[in-house]
Amino acid sequence: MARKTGSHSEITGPRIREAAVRLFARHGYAAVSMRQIAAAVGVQAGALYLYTPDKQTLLFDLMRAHMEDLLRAWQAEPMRRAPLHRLEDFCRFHIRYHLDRTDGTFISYMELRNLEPKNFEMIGALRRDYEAALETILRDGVAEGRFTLPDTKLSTMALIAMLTGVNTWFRESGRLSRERVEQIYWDMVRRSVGA
Amino acid sequence: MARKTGSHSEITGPRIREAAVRLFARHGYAAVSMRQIAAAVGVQAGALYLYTPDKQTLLFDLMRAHMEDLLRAWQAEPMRRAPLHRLEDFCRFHIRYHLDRTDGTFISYMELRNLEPKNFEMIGALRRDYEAALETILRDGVAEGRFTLPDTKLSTMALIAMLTGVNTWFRESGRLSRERVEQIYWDMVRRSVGA
DNA sequence: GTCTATAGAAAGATAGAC
DNA sequence: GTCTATCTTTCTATAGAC
Repeated sequence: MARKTGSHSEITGPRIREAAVRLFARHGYAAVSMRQIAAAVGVQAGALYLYTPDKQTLLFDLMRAHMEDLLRAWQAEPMRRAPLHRLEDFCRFHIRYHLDRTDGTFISYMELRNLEPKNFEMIGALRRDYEAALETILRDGVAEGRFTLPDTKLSTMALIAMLTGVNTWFRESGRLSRERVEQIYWDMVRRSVGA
Repeated sequence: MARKTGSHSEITGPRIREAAVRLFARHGYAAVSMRQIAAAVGVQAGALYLYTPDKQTLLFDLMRAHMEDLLRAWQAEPMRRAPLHRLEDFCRFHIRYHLDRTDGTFISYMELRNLEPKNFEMIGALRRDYEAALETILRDGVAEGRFTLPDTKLSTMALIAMLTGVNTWFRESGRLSRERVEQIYWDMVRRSVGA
């Protein structure tokens, strides 16, 4: 398996994506240059174009990967039957997953406006799929008389905003443990739906 | 009141700020050039520098104005005594105010990372002042035995995130009226604090 | 697969005429 | 107060050597 000197295709690709996620999250897509990403990886700017046709595609691929991973991870969770249990699972899953991917989450919320229209629409569709997962739980709960919600669509948006907000303030070294944070958010969510 | 041809200081300043708010909200600070702002106002790029020393200061001034207006507007609201009433007033005020200033709100949340450290700290302090207004209400409510919240700081962040999220989906032409949206959010908030 | 070098466009900011 | 013109830097993306 001899390989030419300086040939690192299997590791450079992932490293470019990791560096781009971190830098885009920290400074914003428009504020980060291809040179900065290359420098973080340890290659020259031109080498990036072996892995992405352009900067816009790099952003889009990162956002799509984030959303697809999120959907896959939720679908892989064991699914309990009762709406109240499913709502609890969703809350805890959402908090855990997003705290584990702060940079990817940040980009997926902040950089939508930097996507070209076609790419914007594709990411929007993935996001709506995820929101639909929560709304289905809420609708089932209302149908079974467990939740009291006059508008499940509004409540879906309200709850996702509340839960995702954990990323703006939570620090691993802070006062509250993850488990405690999960528990308190879940208590608020449970009460907010009238359960 | 004769005035030299092409002299419009009283109106150009505000128009620059309005155009900058709109463009920064739409495309992001880093993605908007001074030339674009100038074009939106109908002047040449160089003329902008009569009104701001540089682009960073323009962003900072917009964000500071947004936060100071927000704080002033809340302080100008009549203050009822009971924590439950004050919480309702805060919720309705927050939703109304932010729906009236979608662009300014967007910038104040999204462009923090584009502020230089000193400016970042100043905007952060204003934001913490606003959060403290809500947390005081929650603490008073807990102290009087009206609310059940194990951590008022966490709940403050959770509620503000939930309420501000209205900006991401609400459309004036949509299914729900502002009054209806206010009411449903308030119902969820009321129940979430255990009142 | 990565490098150096660079083409070509666009950015922030300033100088001086009017 | 605004414009034209421009300085200087930086950007994305590509070409060709190794």
